[in-house]
Order: sequence, then structure tokens, then C-alpha cells
Amino acid sequence: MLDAKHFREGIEETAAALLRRGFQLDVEALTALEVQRKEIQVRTETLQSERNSRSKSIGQAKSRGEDIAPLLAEVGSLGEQLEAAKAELNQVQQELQSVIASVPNLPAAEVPEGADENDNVEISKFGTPKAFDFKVKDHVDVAEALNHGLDFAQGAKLTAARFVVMKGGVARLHRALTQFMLDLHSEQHGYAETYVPYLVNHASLHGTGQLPKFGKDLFHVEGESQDQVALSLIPTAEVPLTNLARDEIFEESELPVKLTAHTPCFRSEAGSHGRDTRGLIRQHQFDKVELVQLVKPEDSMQALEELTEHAEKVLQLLELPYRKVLLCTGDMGFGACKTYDLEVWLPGQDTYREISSCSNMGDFQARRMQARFRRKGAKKPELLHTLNGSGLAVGRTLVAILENFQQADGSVLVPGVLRPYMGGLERIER
RNA sequence: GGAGAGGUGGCAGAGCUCGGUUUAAUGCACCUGACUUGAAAUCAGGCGUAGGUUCACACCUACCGGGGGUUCGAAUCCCUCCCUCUCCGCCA
Repeated sequence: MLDAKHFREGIEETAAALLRRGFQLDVEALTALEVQRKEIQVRTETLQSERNSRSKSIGQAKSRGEDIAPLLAEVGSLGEQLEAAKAELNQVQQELQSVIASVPNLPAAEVPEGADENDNVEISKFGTPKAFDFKVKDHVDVAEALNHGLDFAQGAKLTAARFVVMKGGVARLHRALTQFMLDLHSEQHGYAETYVPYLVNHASLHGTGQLPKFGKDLFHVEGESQDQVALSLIPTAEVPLTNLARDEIFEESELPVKLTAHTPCFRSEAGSHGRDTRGLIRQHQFDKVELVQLVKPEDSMQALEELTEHAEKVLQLLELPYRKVLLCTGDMGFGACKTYDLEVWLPGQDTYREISSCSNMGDFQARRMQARFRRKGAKKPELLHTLNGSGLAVGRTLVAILENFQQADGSVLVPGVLRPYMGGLERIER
């Protein structure tokens, strides 16, 4: 959510900045609503004030034992007028709110303008894709040769399409990856390991921006009654981790807060039917190790560089070739002002595929969540900045290892850094 | 699952029985000033969040777990949901 000031003063500049990411702001409609809002709000508050003082004098008269009947008559239609004004105000504010809530974050100045992923800018490359002297298989076939290591048929039987069962060495490799990532970030990069709920309420989803716009991408759990709190499965640990700051005021000295968590993530992938139907790339349930930072505004851009490097470190230690891409305005997420994607090389697809997305959300989420901090000696709290990134998506990392470390004999070499987590195992066979 | 007790500002804690000079008492913590060589103690003042009007000084509105209701008026009464605590039962 943007500061309401962006829509009152300098709305033209705001509209221009939003146009960079292809968002058309209806300046006229918004300005008209704002004029209405102001008039109605002033009128409502005046009525309110009037009612308060009259009620007060009724109370005073009563305590003096005077007859309050004439005073009551005087109040007359005030209540109805007030109620009508309140309803009107409510209506306008809801309209304003729904417009404002659907406006994405302003892109940072250095973000390249563009329409889609084709306009993203490659920043750097790490490693070189291995040359194989045999015909490479994709991860589905590699795992299949390892005793049905990835069993999509069984996943579909238990649940539905886009669910998987992992077995044996592949399942263990998957577990080793999460352990390795968590240890790296908590021991080397200064993130506090955190365990969080996998079901969250709507206030949390609204805080990070999944609601109100993107509810169809989530799995929802119904409550027993309509009044009960509705819960949803988290699409990413970003939601619970970032919402830890909701309605909090931090001391300046407590920042930055750096958190990491390993969770499953659940996505209904609405609108992606028919894409990546084969394999582990796009599942309804996948594991991810998430990185979240809460920082002072002036530190957030530097923090994004560091957070991205922390995610890159995982790929480097796993010896997986990847490239780092700066997303263009058209490809960024709703709440982001700047995003780097890390794309890992997948020989089975002969291409780079996204394995991590690291974003600076600026104060966009913080404003929704009222996540603030107080500078030393300052009276007023300020909104902090939030950042998040995958460090990394575990399922896709597993895909990358199966494909990049496959051997001619069908076995898969275990990257050196993972061996301690695999009981010293050097390769997965049969 | 059953029974009961609760949720009030940074913290503690009154107000709820009986709705109205309570724009939430009081204490602690915190900030500023006075006194002091400095500190402590003492004294005086300040001390929440959000929104709005205004060039400004100021003023106004909302907020006592969330939402709704009754009323001229709700922290206080009613409904509902959430959360915390105690006891019983069940359970990994």
C-alpha cells in the first residue's frame, strides 16, 4: 500500500511512476473521490463533535437534577444525520481504499522499464554449464532411475496432480538441502532460525499483500461457522515471518532483524494450468527456506544486495551454475520496488530457471502492517522497510542437483557440502 | 470436549455492580527543566496511536482484544468471534 499522500499531493508524479510498470492510475476518479472524502469527513466529524457536546450537557443537566426532556428534543434528528453521514463516509472510504489497495508499489529508479521477463537485465553469471559426454536426462528420468525417487503417480493417487512423493536417496537429499541451507543462513549469515505456523489468518495475508488481490492463488481452510476466523495455507514463509513485525514498534537498536525459516509452501497456481506440467518445477506443495529482513529505510537497498548474496552463496557452495537477473518493471511482484531473480542452470531443459526471488518491498508491506521503529530520541515511530528472498526453493534446488550432478551410469553425485548431511554418502545410486 | 476466570496506554493497575464533569484515576518507567561539582533524592512540567481541518498557533474525530447492537450518550449493558489463564477429560 502506498502512502495516501501519494494520491493527494503530487498524484501526477505517482501516476507517471506507476505507468513505468504498466499500471494505469485513474487520476481523475481518484481525485474526485478524494474531494468527496474530504467534504464528507469534515461534515461527519462536525456532527460527531456536536453530538458529543450535547450528550455531555444532558449528562450534566441530569446530575444537577434538571429536566432533560427539552434537551433530548433538541438532539432530535442529529442521530439520524450523523448515521447517514457516517454511512456515506464509510462508502467513500471503502471505495478509496479498494482503489488504493490495488495499486502496486512504485519501482525504484534504477529498475529497468519493460513489459515482461524478456526485458529483464542479466547482472552476472556464476559457473559454466557442464558439458556432458552422454545424453542428459531431465530430473524426472534421473530420479526414476533411482528407485522411483520422485513418484508423481503416487502423489496424484494420494492427493491430486502437482503433488509428489519422494523416496530413498532423493528424499534424503531433499532433507539434506534444507538442513544445509538453514545452517548456512543461521550460522554464517546472521539470520535467526525461526519456526512458524503454516496456516495464517487473513490479517497476515493482507499485511504482506496476498490479500485482497491474490486470494485465488491460495488454499483456504474453512472455519466451522461463518464468523470464525478463516485460515489459509501459507504460499511462502514470507507471510508469517514478515507479519511477526505487524503492529510492532521496534527500537532502532533492534534493527536489522534477520529471520530464516524452512516451511512447506502451498500454491493453487491459478492461471498456470498447462505450464510446467512435467516434474517438480511447479507443484502445489513445495519446501522453501526463506530469508526476511526488517531494516531502516536508508539501509534497505544495501540489504537487498546482501540478502541476494546470501541466496547466491547457497548456489555457489552447491556448485550450481546460475545467473542473477534484475527484474524489469513489468515482471516485478505487486509489492516490490526492486527484485533480483536467481536462475539456476537446468541441463534437462537446456535453460536457466528461477530458483530464488529477492525483493525489497520498501515500506509497502510495513504500511499495511503498521510495522514501525523508533529512532533513538525521536518521538514519532517510522515505518520500517521489509525484504524477503528464497534461500532457496528446495524442490527446484533438488531438480538442479539431479540434473547437474547426474552421471553416465545413472547415479547422482552428492555435492561436497551436502555429504555431512547425508551420512558421508558420495553418490546416490539405483 | 466440559467447567470457570480474565483481556484497559511501554509496564503495573483502578473504573464495569448502578452507562453521564473519566477528552481512563494512580503508581512505575521514560523525557525536559529547577536544585546539585556530578549523581541520587526532591520539586515542576511533559509523556500513546491513527486520521482530519489549518500558512500557523491550535482545534476536531476515532481507538479500553476484534466486529456488531441498544442509547441522546458505552471501557461500563447485550450479541458474536478471537486470545490468555486455572481445573477436568482426551491426545502425539
